[in-house]
Amino acid sequence: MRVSQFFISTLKEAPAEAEVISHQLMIRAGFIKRLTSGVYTWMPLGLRVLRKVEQIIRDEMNRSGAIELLMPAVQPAELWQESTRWEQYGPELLRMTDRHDRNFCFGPTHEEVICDVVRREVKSYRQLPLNFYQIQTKFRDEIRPRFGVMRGREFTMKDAYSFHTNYADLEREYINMYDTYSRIFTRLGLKFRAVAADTGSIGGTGSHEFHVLAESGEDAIAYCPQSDYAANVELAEALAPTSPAPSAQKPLNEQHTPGAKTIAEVCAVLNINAAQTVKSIVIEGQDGKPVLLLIRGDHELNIIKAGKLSQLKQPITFASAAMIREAFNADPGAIGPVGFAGQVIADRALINMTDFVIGANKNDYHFTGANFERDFPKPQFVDLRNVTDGDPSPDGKGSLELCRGIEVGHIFQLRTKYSEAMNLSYLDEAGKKQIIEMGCYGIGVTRIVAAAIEQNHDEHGLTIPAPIAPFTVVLIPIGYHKNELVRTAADALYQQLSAAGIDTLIDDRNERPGAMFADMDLIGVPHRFVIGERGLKEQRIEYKGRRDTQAQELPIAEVMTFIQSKQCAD
RNA sequence: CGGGGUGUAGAACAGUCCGGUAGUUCGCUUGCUUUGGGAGCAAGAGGUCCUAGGUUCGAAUCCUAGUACCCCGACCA
Repeated sequence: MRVSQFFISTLKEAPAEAEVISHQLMIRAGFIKRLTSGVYTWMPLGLRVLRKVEQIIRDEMNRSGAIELLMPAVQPAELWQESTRWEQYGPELLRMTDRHDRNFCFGPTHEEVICDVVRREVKSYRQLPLNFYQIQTKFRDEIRPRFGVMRGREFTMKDAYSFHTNYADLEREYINMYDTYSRIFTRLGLKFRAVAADTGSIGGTGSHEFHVLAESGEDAIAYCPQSDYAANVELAEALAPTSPAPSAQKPLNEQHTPGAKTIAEVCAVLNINAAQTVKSIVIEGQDGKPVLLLIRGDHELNIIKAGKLSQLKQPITFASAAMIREAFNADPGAIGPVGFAGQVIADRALINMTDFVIGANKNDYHFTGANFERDFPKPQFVDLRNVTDGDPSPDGKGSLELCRGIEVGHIFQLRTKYSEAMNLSYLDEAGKKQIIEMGCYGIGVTRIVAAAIEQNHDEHGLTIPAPIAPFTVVLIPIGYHKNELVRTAADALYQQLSAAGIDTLIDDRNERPGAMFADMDLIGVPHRFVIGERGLKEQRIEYKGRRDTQAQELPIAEVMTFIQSKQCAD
């Protein structure tokens, strides 16, 4: 491609709208343009990257045995009513009506449609198993779209749905997809980790997420370097302490803690460590009465885990200040279990705590030396907290470390959740009607582009892996429009590289060298050749890899073999 | 959805408090010079100051309503 015949529109300054680095760079590099909140145009340069990501995904999906199809973006309400999700899905579902006032939605996902396809087509066990996939535009009306295409409302997703006669076969395909996803992210050149995950609202039994590792990731991941254990912190189990509780030493003592409401403030006033305190969190119970959750002061409540307690109202709702006031006769920041008549549930890290600090149910006062049984009834102990760095691994093989990731893939064993609701059945060998087992497998295609940049950038711009860079090689001729020697050599090399099937860009603009270097660094072309009169006179050409710190000179005759060896290394 | 903020040239922003000729930097156009890390000089083009209504001799500026976008908030006990 010649830059003069393409469209490159870069910005020197970071736009005001972008908060995270990948969003800023995507706009500066001219990859995307915002149309409205959470909705972006993919400009020619960005589209090249998106298409390369798509092609790798398509390639590996085909290789895995999955079959591509394309379902409609606009879907009739009837299907969603059948699966009961028309009511359940909430405001994230973009709904619309046609001229006859019939209800439709713009698909946020395609379980309903694929189920409709399969139930019309599949009659016999002989037709199974099947795995259908598509790469298609979704719309989810997010509460707050942000970070550019990282959390957009309209986005591209690869979604696959598999159908089986039995659970064992679903498990086989699940592993097949797990391996396929691992191959995809490896080919994309990204550092990633597969982690055990919560199944969330989609339901089902087994589930893994695939995360691109990046400091700025929205998800926390716990993994064990000594084993292959890895899980989303939402799910990672915090084991109960094994050491026995020391016996109580101190008496219950009311301390004046004026103005101290947070754990940090209480610790400062009493000059103690947060691990010696217990925080009291009030949640609305199933019966509408407040339920008190106790968590060690330096730990965090895990909402997902709390959501699994049958005593609590769903979804988890924090009690209002008024409700707290009524139940504890004190305000948030000074409340505790002593004298509280309602239900108390404690995180099991508290099992071996004694002589801890807790709110005294009296504004500006806390108890020190609090103890179970002696001062208030021993509560039920359950796993309620997020694991922290250094916690023992749930598989007993070492201790956990934490890192952050961006979720780019998620695979589920749906089992029969949708096939029952949508009446997906087949006839078995005996001619008997059976329910189909189902799995689903998603990849956020547009999000991958943002995640790849989040993971691979420097002060000059993108350093994304070559397989997904907008171009593989760029030629920068110095004085293309002035110097016959340079132009001839650059054009010849461009022809040669293009003929060899290498995705080559030649910067034939009448720009100053600095501007060309800056643009090509920004858009992240991994291999760069600079063609100048100086070098040509010695039959030499300059090469610099995007991540290299130094350029190198090589004989012009060796360029082709050189770049081919580089490509093999990608 | 609650709270906060911002809408002024293609981009980033000043001007708004205290009403009186529409500004700066970058980008864009033309010319000359320049050409190995986002050039210099000169001349230019480019505006529904978000929209509607109001106050006023006069509104980017004040008032009312609307609208769009951005940020924060579901870990506070």
